[in-house]
Formats: sequence, structure tokens, C-alpha cells
Amino acid sequence: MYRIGELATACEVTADTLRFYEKNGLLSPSSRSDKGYRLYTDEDARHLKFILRAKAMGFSLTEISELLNIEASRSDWACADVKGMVEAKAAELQRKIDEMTRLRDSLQELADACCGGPESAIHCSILDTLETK
Amino acid sequence: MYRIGELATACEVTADTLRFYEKNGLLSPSSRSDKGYRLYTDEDARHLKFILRAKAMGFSLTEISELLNIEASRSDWACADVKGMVEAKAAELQRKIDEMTRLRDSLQELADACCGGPESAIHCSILDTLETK
DNA sequence: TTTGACCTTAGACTTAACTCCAAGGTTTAT
DNA sequence: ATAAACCTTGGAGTTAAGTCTAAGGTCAAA
Repeated sequence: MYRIGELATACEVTADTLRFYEKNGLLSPSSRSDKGYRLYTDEDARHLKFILRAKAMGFSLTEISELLNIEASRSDWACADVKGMVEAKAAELQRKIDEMTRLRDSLQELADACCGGPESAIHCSILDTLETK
Repeated sequence: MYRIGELATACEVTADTLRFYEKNGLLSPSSRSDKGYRLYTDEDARHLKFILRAKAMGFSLTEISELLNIEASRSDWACADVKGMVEAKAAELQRKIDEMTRLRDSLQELADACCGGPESAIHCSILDTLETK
């Protein structure tokens, strides 16, 4: 059994984060000490690691909730459900990547057209472009 | 002279957004009517378009404030200053793109390893991976 | 003249995922 | 015995960029 600070340190999060996860239904300690201290089991710790791994993959806490639901009753779900979530997330990331790539290219074009010298910016092509495209 | 609703419609933002920009020092109308209505000039409209273009390039409102300062006194700045901001922003985007690409690849790897079939998820490789990496 | 569209302000609310604080109780080490 | 380190709760604050509401004033058209 781990107290909140112990689990937090072990998993490199803060105790506040663990309380936050509990409040949001992601992870509750299996029990409490007689004085009300949260007591986490190894199973709880695995649970937390699941959450942190999913977070590292880019899932939101809401999505992680769904994943935890599925994980908790795997037999109620099909592989296709899980794969669908993962692919939807990958597609969402791809859309963001595409958008950011477009922005980056625009910025690079802007920068490339600029002399970038120590002269005054009175005739700066970047500002000109922003002013009147 | 445009009233707030007119300028908003013309530039496809809301009147609330214009008031918000004013409160945050990005764009103030050149004058007010005798009854206190905001009155924007063509110059104000160009100002707003500058803001919207910079926003479309991925700049935050804080960064746009800086750009507007530079724009307002171009001779006080060097081309290198402006180019530096643009390149820094491009680099920041690149870092985000790299990170998201990494995440997307991880997700794709996860998805590719999953049968994705209609069978129960009891032996789902995705859940297994999240549970014990 | 009265309805509807427009404008004003101050200030609260939104989202996500924490983070911090106050006021107090518990445990551990010296 | 006492101080440090830990724990509890409830609730407020953070960030970005708006968005919405209330309560009221103004203006144009029928």
C-alpha cells in the first residue's frame, strides 16, 4: 500500500494530480487508512501507469476515461472499437500536423523573403506582407 | 467610419472579439460617436486585417501585440528583429510538429498491431500495450 | 410611436489539466 | 515533546482567446 505522496513520487506526478484524477473518476485509491489517508495498491499503480501511458500517446483525460471503461470490461467490446479510437486519434493528430505544417511553411516563406539584415524595418517585406496581403 | 457590428461582419469576427481586442490593447477605434458608439476608420480596418493575418499565421495575441508595436515604429527596429520573430515561431511550430508526428507514429504502430476485428477485446494488443509496456 | 436591431458596460463563464492555498489533523524523527 | 514532513478538504486561480449575460441606451423603419 502506498500513500499518495509515495505513488506520486514513484510515477513522477504530484499528489495534487492524483487527487485531481480521483475527483474526475480516473483513479480512486482502493482504500483509506483509519485516519482517512488514501492507500493505493499495486493494482492502482498499474492503473495509473495505464493512464500516464495513454496520456503520453496524446489521449485526453476524457478519452482515457473511455479507454479505462473498455479496459475494465474488455469482453463487452470488440477489438474494432479500440482500434477505431486509436485510429481516430491518429487521424486527429494528422489533421493538426497538416495544419501546423501549412503554417510553418507560410512562416518560412515569409522569413525567406526577408533580408534579415540590421537595416531599419521600414521596408521590411514581412511587415509589408502582413499589412497588405 | 464603421460601427462595431459593421467592421465585425466585414472581417468575419464578432463584435465581442473586437471589444476583447480593444480591452487587450490590440485595436482601439479611432473615435467614438457623441453617444459613445465605437467608430472605426479604414486605417483601423487595415489594423484589424493585420491582426487577423498574423493570427492565421499562428501568432498568439501577445506576439501580435509585439508585431503591432514594431509595425507602429518600423524605423526603431531592424529587419533582423522581425525575421527573428518569424523564424522563432516557425521553429516552435516545427517542434510541435515533430512531437505530434512522434505521437501519431506511436498510435499508428499501436493500431497496426491490432486485428481490429469484431472479436472481443479480451486479448486486444492495444490494451495490453497500454497496460504493461 | 413602438418594435426591432443595434450599441454600451461590467463581469461571469468556457475548456483542459492541473496548481495552489488555507486551515487543520497525523506521523515520524530527534 | 516538539518540529518537520506528511496528509485531509474545499475552493480559488491559472492560460488563451474568446463567448455570453444582464441591464440599459440609441436609432431607423413602419
